[in-house]
Amino acid sequence: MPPTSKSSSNPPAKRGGGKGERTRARILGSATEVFAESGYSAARVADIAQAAEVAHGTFYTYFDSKRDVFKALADDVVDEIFAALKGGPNLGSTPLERIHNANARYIDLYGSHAVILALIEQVATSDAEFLGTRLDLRRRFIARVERAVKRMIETGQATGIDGLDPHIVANALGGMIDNFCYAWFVLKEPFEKEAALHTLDTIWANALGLQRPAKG
Amino acid sequence: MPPTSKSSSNPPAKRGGGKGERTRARILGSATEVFAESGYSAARVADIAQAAEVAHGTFYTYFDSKRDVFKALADDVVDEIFAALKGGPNLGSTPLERIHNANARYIDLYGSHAVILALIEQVATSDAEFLGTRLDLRRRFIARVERAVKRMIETGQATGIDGLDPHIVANALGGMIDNFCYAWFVLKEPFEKEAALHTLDTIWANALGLQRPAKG
Amino acid sequence: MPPTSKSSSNPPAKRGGGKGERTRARILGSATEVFAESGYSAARVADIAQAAEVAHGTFYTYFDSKRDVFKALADDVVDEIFAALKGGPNLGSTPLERIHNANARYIDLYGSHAVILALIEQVATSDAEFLGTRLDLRRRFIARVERAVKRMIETGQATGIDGLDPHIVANALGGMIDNFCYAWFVLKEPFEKEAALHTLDTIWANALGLQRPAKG
Amino acid sequence: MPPTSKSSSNPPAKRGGGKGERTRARILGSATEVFAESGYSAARVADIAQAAEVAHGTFYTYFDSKRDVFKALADDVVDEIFAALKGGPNLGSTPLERIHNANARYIDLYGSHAVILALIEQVATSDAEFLGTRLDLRRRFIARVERAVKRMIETGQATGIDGLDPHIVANALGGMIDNFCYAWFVLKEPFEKEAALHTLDTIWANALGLQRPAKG
DNA sequence: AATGAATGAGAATTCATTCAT
DNA sequence: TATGAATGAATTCTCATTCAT
Repeated sequence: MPPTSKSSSNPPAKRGGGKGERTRARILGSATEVFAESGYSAARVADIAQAAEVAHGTFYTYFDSKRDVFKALADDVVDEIFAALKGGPNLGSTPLERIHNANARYIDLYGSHAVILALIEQVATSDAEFLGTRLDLRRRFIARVERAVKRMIETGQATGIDGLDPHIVANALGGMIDNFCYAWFVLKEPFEKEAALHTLDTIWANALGLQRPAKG
Repeated sequence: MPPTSKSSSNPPAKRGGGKGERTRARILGSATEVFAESGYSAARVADIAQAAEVAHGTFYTYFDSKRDVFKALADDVVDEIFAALKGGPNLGSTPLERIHNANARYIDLYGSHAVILALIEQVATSDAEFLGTRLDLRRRFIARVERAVKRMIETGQATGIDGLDPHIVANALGGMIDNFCYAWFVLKEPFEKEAALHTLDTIWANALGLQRPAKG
Repeated sequence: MPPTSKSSSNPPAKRGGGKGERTRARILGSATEVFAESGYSAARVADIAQAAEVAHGTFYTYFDSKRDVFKALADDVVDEIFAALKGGPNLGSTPLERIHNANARYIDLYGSHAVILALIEQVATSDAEFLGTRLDLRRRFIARVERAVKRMIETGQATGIDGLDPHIVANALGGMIDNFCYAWFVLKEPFEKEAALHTLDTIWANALGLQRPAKG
Repeated sequence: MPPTSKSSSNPPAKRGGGKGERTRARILGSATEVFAESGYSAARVADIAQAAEVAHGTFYTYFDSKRDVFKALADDVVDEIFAALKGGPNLGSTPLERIHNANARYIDLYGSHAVILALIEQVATSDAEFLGTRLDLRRRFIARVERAVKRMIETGQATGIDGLDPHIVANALGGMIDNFCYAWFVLKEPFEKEAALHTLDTIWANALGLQRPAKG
């Protein structure tokens, strides 16, 4: 996970171990906390600065506005997720293994970025750019699922969804994972990881009509 | 718990067909539009009043605050959804028919209230009461799904999820419908109703391992 | 002098004898005072509001910004001056009388608007629109002088400036009046009106080489 | 009164060709540019420093404040102009020649310092000291003109302004030159030097009623 | 001396809410 | 009840100046 972030428009130092860079990082951290605590709209720049233990004005040494810190935060998360979604096919010798790995990866990814993901959702309501981000995020994920579903149909591995539109199937099954993560990590519904994963895997397998290899 | 909107604390007329009631309704309508357009935080009372073609001050003749109109709007939706969720079991002679009817009902319900539902989500971020509302809404829906799943297991209709926790299954399958509706009605992803419903029904049936009655 | 002013972009009332209009007028008056006292940059909206005895926020009910009040003020003055400059030729049976009347008019006009004129000058330094205003004001005045000078040359009334460019002559003589007014009304150099006018008239007459009619 | 800049209160080097002195000069130069570009109030110390290619903080190694650089700049100009105005009588064997030389000198002086002169004007609006400077500048110039006018009246060289107050005449004719320079160098109205000078000389001569020596 | 990060005192602006008519 | 002017608290953002290194 590289500490990328490329949106801050007000960089006093050229990144590195300098004092400025540490302050910037502290502000980013505080911003995440404050946004998580109060939501985007209710968060005040003054609070972020205070949480970062810098003067109010110092915030503006590093970021142009509240939106700008948020964009920095969001860009980092989006980059990382896109990178993960672009990564090669999921490993595994059976379709079920590959589904399991994909679900596990998505859950981990979501879990690490749940706060920012939920915030992007929120902000998207009144900011066209983030609405785009939000849609993009979903579409790329669904597209990946859709490709996998098509492949499984073509190779005869999925036999339960003949005649269904893979795009709709992908939206349903992808959305299932997404929503589950949302409930789990954003709404904080308590789930036990092993059981949750196993359940989701099974539902996928059943839904697609996977040819169950003699397993255990 | 009165069945309809209970939050407006400033009722100038005693409800009915009076002029006051019509004005109040107009403000509620404009509020929905303005909230939908700008999001809750960015929406301005002045805009709502203007859209309702009343003076800025008149807004406060009917509602105590911006939050108050929103609560009136949300309460109506929440009441209606709760009523629907409390309603008797879904009709249908086969499990698949009952699932189909439940899904169709949920989709219709979501579709009619998508705007407010999305707004409740937003507001929940910084308002404890609406956070409660939001959780309640999900939990009641999931609980209903959970009851149905349990019943199908107990009656031997669902054979594919032996050993899985019905609570997790319900969260997954219920969340699938919820997320699909979200993509469809909030994010405006275009889906064709017949195909979508049929796909969702099939995935449920497959996932649960429904004993397919010889159908058509 | 009509109380025109057309730039305020935030009009709560449609002008008239209403309360709003009176408040607006009071703010315009206070703005003039505060600008005169502190200069444009140093003037604070809070001071203008306080001087007008309204709440700080009330200022924004009538004007969008500090610049906006200033524009309202400037536009009024500019309109009036343009109207005066567009007015028919100066009356008088002899060239000297006409010059005298023109000078007297200009002095009166400048005197009534000295504060705003000086402010426009100031603001022009860092605001392109007002720089345009300022140039326009000068050019229209000079153009008028230039036409008069040309006419006097053509009719043989001015015999002292043969071979000179009337445009330069107009800039010099027009500028002389302008600068005199500036010293008088802005820098507050004390001059006695009769003497000043007579001196300026005489210099014009001499400079142009007016055929002195046997006068007194 | 030391002959050169006396205001910088923060001299790191003892003036001379040292590095410090060169840096100081660079800052003064950048300050002129930035002030000219944006006006005094809108000019930012950060911009001046950047234009001088020094760190923001370095500015304060050489000057105490934004006002302080400006004062250094203004003092240099004021000193030079005062020196010129104090200089001996203008050379020339005829009054017209002397007027011509005086006008030419003033125009050159104004031309070289137009930027700072215009800025002093601006700053005078909200700074008592510079208001004094501004008045002083004008009064000294007018006083010199007044002395010349009186001399020409007394020696019978000026016959056109009998009975007029030489103080008013000086304000008018001196102001004419001043305003012309203002239009030319500050407002950037394009004038051709030869023609402009000749026109101004002629107007002076005519206005004063100079006895035209048989010329050329 | 030089650097540039940090400071914090303003100043502008917004907008929910109140209130006199 | 309806109106819309008035209020002022809350927030953002700016930038001259200071200061540790």
